[in-house]
Amino acid sequence: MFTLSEENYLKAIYHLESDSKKGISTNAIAKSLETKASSVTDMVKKLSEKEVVLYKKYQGVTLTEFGKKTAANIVRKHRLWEVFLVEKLNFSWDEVHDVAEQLEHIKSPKLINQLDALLGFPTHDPHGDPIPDKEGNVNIVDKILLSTLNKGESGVCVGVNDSSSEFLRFLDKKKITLGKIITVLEKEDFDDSLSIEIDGEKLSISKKIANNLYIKK
Amino acid sequence: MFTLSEENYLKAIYHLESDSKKGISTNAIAKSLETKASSVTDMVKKLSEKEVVLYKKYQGVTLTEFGKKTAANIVRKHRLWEVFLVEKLNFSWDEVHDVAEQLEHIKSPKLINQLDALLGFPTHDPHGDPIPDKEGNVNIVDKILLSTLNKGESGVCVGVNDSSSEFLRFLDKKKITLGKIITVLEKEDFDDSLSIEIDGEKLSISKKIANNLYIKK
DNA sequence: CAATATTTTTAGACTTGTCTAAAAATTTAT
DNA sequence: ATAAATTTTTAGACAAGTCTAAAAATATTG
Repeated sequence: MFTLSEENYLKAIYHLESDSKKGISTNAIAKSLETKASSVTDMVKKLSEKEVVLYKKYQGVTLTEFGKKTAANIVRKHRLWEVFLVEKLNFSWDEVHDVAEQLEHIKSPKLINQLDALLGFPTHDPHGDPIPDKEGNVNIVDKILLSTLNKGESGVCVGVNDSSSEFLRFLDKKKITLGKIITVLEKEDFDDSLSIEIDGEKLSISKKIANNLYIKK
Repeated sequence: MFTLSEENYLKAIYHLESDSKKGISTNAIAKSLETKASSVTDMVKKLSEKEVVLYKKYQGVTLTEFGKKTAANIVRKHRLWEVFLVEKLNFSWDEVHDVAEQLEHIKSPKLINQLDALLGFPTHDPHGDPIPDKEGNVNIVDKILLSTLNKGESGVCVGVNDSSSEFLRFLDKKKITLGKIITVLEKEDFDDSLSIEIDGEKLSISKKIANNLYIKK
């Protein structure tokens, strides 16, 4: 069994690994958990003894298979709870994160399996992120950033890169939600902004926005 | 805000107060939390500084109004989660306690209010215990122990005193559930056992069982 | 009411997870 | 390739919450 703190480290390493593939530096973990590198070193030694990470001094850490499964299970719980909050308790997608951060640590296999069933075995959370299955496998979809679409191309909005509540509320305001079809009408060279069509309406979107929206062609 | 540990102490004191009315001894708290009296003394000092209990050395503790409200809110969360587990996730009444012990510490007023609504504003948990309202008020019902009924009297089964899973599974086996009507046919003097009628069937029940079932006449 | 038993508190220690400051290793750059 | 900059680890300290053992207060009882 893992402590709250150990689970948070596992999750952080899991997310960092999915970005970078290499061994994860203590500094990177420290940044992501808003703690100090020295604290990370200590914790990583403990995780290494528990056989969830491989660790060699100065070489960064990697999750073991067991570690990956354990971390994926925490992510699974987090995302299932997010679906629950949105679908059953009328939370909006910018309100769910902090509560799910708490709920993900609840220990009860039956709870999470029944929750999964209650929700109809969802495959994605409210931000479009995939929900790992019981074995920790994730279905990776070939989504791309809106900013990589060429003029004239279109696709379905399937996820967000930034899931801060600021960004999510901005999307709400602009009526940009998952599942909507977006067509690139124009790409401006001088500021990389986009002119897009959504819901039959024309909308101008900054580079920053386009870099944080995932599209499936 | 209160730590996990502080919340558990508050809850323990709350339950002990509802039994005994007097100042609660550190020993009683220690027993209920399976810890040592010396640990309780330390924690009680902390709780006293946070103004949730009144504490004078060697005199035991009492909850302040603020402490009562805080504790009642934890109990409210515990019992609402129990209802959720039974009503929405197909848990049986003997499986909910340990999970609810974890869920009761989740901090999100919106979560608990929405959960309350999802469940249709229940007034009692699966064991018949009343759910405190948002202000911490509890509707106390004039329930009595089955063992205090006289021969020939009957009433509705409205709660359990012992909510250990052993006892609850025993009741399941005997098909004794909340809401059923129980009539006392006979009281045996030599062992205080009862002969009761339930569902039109005759059943013999030991003193211990009769002392752990609540009835409303 | 004094002696004994019980309860409660204090004192000091231990664990977990964190921190700062300094030392060690690695990386970068000239 | 060696010096400088950066990253990582070590060492020692601290807070929260717990424990054991001993001291102090309260309660019991003859």
